[in-house]
Amino acid sequence: MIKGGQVTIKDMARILGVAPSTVSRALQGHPDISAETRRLVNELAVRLKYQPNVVAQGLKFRRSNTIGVIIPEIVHYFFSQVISGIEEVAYKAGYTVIFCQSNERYDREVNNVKTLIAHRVDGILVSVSKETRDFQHLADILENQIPLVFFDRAAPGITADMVVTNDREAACMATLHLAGQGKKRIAHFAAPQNLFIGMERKAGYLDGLVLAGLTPDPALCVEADSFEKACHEISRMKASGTFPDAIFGANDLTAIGAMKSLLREGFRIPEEVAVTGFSDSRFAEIAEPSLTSVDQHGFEMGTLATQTLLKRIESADREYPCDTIIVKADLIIRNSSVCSKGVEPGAGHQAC
Amino acid sequence: MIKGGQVTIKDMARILGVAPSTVSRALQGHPDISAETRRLVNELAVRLKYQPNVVAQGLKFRRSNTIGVIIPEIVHYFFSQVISGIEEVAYKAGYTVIFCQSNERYDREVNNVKTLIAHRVDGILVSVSKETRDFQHLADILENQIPLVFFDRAAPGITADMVVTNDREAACMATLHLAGQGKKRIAHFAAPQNLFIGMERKAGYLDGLVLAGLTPDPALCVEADSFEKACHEISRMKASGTFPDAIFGANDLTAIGAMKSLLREGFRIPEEVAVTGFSDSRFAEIAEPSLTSVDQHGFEMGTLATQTLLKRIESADREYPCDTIIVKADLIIRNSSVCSKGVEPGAGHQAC
DNA sequence: ATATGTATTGCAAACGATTGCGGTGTCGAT
DNA sequence: ATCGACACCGCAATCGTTTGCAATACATAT
Repeated sequence: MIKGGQVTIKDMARILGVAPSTVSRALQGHPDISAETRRLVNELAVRLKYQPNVVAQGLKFRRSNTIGVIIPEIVHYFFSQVISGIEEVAYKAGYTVIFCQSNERYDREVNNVKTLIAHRVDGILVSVSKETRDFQHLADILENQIPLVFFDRAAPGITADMVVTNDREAACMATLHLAGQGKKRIAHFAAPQNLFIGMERKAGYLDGLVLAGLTPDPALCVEADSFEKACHEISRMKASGTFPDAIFGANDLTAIGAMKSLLREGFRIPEEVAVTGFSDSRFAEIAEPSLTSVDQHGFEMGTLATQTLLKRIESADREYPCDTIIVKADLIIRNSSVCSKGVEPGAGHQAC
Repeated sequence: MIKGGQVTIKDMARILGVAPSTVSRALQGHPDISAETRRLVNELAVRLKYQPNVVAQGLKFRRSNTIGVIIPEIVHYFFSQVISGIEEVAYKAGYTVIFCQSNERYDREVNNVKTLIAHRVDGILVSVSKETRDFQHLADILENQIPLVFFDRAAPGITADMVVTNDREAACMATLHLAGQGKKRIAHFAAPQNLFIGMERKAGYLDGLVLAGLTPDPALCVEADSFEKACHEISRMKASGTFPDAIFGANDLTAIGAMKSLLREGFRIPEEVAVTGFSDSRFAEIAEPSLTSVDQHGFEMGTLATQTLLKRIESADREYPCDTIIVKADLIIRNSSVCSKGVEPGAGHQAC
């Protein structure tokens, strides 16, 4: 009987009275092994439910068939979509994924990198945390010759493949859409400006205003990137007297917070104030009225990032220039921004 | 210079002209090694950014400090919360997590188990897929002496630790709450009845009706567990003439689909029809009106499941009886079920 | 009988880290 | 000079798997 735990090649060799190398070759169908021995080995293997120890194989071949993922927070619809895309591609290619969550914290991100290097993963996918200012740990990945691909949030100054959205363009589109509805006083509830996406979306917003022939009003562009902050901002704006006729939120939760407050204050959406969000979470369809928003295609971003990584892993010898893939975001127009009679409440992406 | 890839103890030994064993001991602060040598080794280690190869360590010690997770679909707020809880506890305990998604498919679940066993993970967390009828692959985990803990969805007939919700009680509570609002014709939009949670929630619903002194009406209990199906069901019920004055949805998306349709049909919520959901996703707060729902405490379920698993891993020698931990769900009352003037729109869990 | 070929299998080293045990060198004590 | 004590370090085996090379056995050809 086997001592405990998993069956090894050595166990099977002992049982059959042959050498471990014979068992190994038999399992691989090596022609040197006689048909009889092969049969014996294979039968025993299924009977004992032998599973090769990939840890040992990894040591031998200096590759683990494992990729690491560092993600800021998984409890975001967008990121969970990305992970799903990553897992899908990895699974089909025979890779397993080690999952780390930075919780938007720098120290954890540094530790996550260490862990993944210690595990000798074949490649790493990273979306940089909000807190990260120093990128040495990410440079270390490349110094260790480990392929690296950024998704959604890249690190400035680090040359690596990346898969990102055209945030700026998309933000511009959203702003132009609001202007196209005849809105003149378009506000922006922005994400923190130390974040790349925060800057990009604000820049796109300003682009849009200019293109629409509107003059930006600093009082209408405030930093507020959460449900609660948006609520607070609406109250403040109402008190201050300078009120917008449209709001472009840096993310969906912000936009929805704004809508909730607007409704409570008695405003009609979109007639009096139109609203759009960003990053098409399922929230957008569900909000009442349903929210016009930008679909970032998270799942696709995950699959593309992983394909890019695997490509680089599997051509580890050849060097080739880094790639930047832009996953174009789409503006999904719903009821929070257009007062068309044709659009039913609850309609949007999905028929109802 | 190092050949390529990561630095090893051998590399450092060669550079310093000592034996690998000396380097190993120096790094561990072994007293046999002179202070001078220790200093030399440690300095070189930081200079070269040495990271111990945990794959090799895993082989040596027959433990990988790695746990595996099999989850049906990560793009669910509940499951992403669970994962977050799992990662949190694992990270703090120095374990890394290998993440697999079954996509609710049996064959993938079987493969996921194989992968995790091949990786010699120290323990496995599983939430069984909807499709799974045969549980042999899960039994195999235990046969391989790998600790196993189920969360949310357990496999019948397999003796293992599990962390689950008190679905039935919670469903009963939700139903009683609706009855408490004076509702008499309470409908249930149920999950598939081959699912354990589907059965439990329906049973709880019936318990609630009985406790409230209401007689169940089969016409009011239908299978509908998605946004779209709920919309469809509302139309059908209206056409058929038998209309409820309250709806208990098997999950939040279903309840919200129902609400959207009700509003479109001109019903007032909760005055004419009250609604409750299940599994407190962020959707519940966001819906308009905000949705009364059952909070399943996903994050806590993740942390508890992982703690249970680690406990079993770290006492692998001693056998002790399996545990079933029930994470009690809470009914969070919001505006979709009570017409209190005191509750502001948008209020709920979080202040606004 | 000797040489050559072929089929089948085992030996041993390697991947990176760890550890029991043995070896070397230096010191003071006798 | 001899011995023991002690500090310090290296050898070699181990974890599970793979693979180049050597070894064995047998058959065939010369």
